[in-house]
Amino acid sequence: MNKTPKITLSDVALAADVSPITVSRALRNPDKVSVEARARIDRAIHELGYVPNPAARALASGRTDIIGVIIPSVSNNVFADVMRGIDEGLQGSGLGVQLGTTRYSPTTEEDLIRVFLSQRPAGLIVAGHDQSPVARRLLEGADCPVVQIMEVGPAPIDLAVGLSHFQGARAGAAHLLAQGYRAPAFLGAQMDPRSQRRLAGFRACLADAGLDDDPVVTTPEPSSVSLGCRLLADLLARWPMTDAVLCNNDDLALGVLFEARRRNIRVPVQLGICGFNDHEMMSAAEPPLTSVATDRFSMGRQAVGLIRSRLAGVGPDRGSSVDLGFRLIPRASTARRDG
Amino acid sequence: MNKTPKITLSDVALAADVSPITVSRALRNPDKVSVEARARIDRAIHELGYVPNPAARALASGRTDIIGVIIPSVSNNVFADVMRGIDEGLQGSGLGVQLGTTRYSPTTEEDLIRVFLSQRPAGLIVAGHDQSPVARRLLEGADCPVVQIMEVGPAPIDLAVGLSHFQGARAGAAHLLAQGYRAPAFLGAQMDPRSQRRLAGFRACLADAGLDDDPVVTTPEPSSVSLGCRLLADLLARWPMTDAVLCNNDDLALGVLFEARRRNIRVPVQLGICGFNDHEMMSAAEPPLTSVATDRFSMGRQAVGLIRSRLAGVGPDRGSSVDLGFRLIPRASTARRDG
DNA sequence: CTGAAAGCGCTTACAG
DNA sequence: CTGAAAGCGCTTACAG
Repeated sequence: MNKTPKITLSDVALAADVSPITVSRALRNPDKVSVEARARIDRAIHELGYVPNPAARALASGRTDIIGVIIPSVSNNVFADVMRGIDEGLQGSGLGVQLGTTRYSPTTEEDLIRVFLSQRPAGLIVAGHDQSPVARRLLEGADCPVVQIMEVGPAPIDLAVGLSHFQGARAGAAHLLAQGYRAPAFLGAQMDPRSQRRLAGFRACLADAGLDDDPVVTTPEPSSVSLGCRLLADLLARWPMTDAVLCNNDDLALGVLFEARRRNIRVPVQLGICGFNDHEMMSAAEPPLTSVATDRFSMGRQAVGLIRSRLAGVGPDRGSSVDLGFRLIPRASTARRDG
Repeated sequence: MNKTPKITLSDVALAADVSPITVSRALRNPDKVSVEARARIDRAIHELGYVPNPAARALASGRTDIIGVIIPSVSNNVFADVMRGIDEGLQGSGLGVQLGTTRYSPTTEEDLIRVFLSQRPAGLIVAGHDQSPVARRLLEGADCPVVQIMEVGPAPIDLAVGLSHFQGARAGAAHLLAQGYRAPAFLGAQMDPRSQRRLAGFRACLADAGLDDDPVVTTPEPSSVSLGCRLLADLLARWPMTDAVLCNNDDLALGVLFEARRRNIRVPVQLGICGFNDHEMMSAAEPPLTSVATDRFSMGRQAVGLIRSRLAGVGPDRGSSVDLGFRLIPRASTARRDG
């Protein structure tokens, strides 16, 4: 708790024998300063160990170099990958990340948006398309790029990058039917809007196939592998004829695999398993687990990319959205022999 | 990209018929303002929709409400839990989090520390005790609380909360020997300083037991379940007599379990498996996997707690550290029948 | 309990 | 290519 040299831009200007404005310019638009001046300034900065004061910069310019990221939860695996993509996308930009978690509460989200906006961020990344009307209005009025991630929707606030969870789940369900399973069920945890749309996709597929049973077990609890075990137990208690499960996510699918083994249910013959997201572990499992692959890393990186493009003045237009799609990765867990 | 009402503290003062200083005070020390004035101010704030400008506050006070968190990587499971703890600890504090990742590079860490420090953070949380001399000097000179997390060490820069990875791994290895395994090996990925100390703990245990073989397979690669599969394959190719593995972390342990099953190696009879951290999935696996439990959530929460105490002036002394310890959780994966 | 003065360290136009 | 002036919106002492 001691020394703070407190070297300011004026100190640098003095040492470099130029005015403060020129130092400021050398820092932000180096090519608008003569090479000689720049050399002296650079040397002074180095010798004095000058570091700009971001608060002063922000106050004067009405702009910070911070991107605000608002997600429901940091413990969700999916967001870890997204954060990695964001981090990657930020490399070399001089931008930083401030993180806020809504805990799935709309009012907390509104508060966070208000606080973040008050800091005049360089950009904002928010999860999903289900903001409250108040939150949406705040974001519409934001004077910085706003990117909605995770999914694509009909009316992005500004920019969006994600995928259709409805279509992804529908493809997963269709795969189960194509493999010869006749009584697929849906297992879901943490039923946020994306999960709801996955469930809707599952149901749409079953309806198309003329199946009118609705074997669905969901819980608002956070997802986990153990929960996958329990949900399978619940499911089998209520729908003993189930021969396949489409899981809301990969944790659940792994839990289902373990629970099946514990009960001597043979995968994929007696039970087919399909996850969602295609986490790295899915291919390593024994048997390897089928999943609907999503590209969370790209989602984060492209979200930052959109913001950087906008800041650089090279588009993209308001209303643009990037659909990253999904890929069904069939593996042994749904390779039914008698399909 | 439009409207910005730009309500300032002066606008509020005008509306509430007090001076700006009084509004400022009402915001930070409400009890130092008369109830009447406070009521008028609160109403004005509400009606005008005033939100303080953090940059102006920071510039004037030389202090922000941001805690800087510097970790090696966001994709590491372990840090997700820590972040959740940090997030939890922040509730109701009015503090925010800015995140920086070093990617295991000492110079990147130095740069991040410099940048974060320039923002005059309310506190700083950094991972580990192995900062470069430059980084250490910067942190020692910081005029805010600094907490080193993940492990406890001999000489904390300021505050520390973590555990001894050496002792944790030693306990894991001792457990394997106690269960009757005679040829335990060590599998490690992402060999950062904590992992190195785990390996040292493993070796110390084997040396104590008079075993002088050194069956160790490590890689600098990031950890993953698939990597666990590959490392087991490497290990068995080089030390076919191995009858147990202590894994650097739980991902690896899960990979080992899958690979063992693929090779028809029976767990725990032919191969004992022990992980590190005790991720939730360990208890759900089939068979359930033994692990050395660490409390990452508390680590994050307590790190924030230490900072908040210090800020509140009830502070823990410089040099304090909190050892959260570890617990060996024995499960079926090391329950050798013929032990 | 309340306020007048000064200043935090930058950047924004505007000239030249 | 360079600079003088003004100001961003708060808070810090210091009085009273």
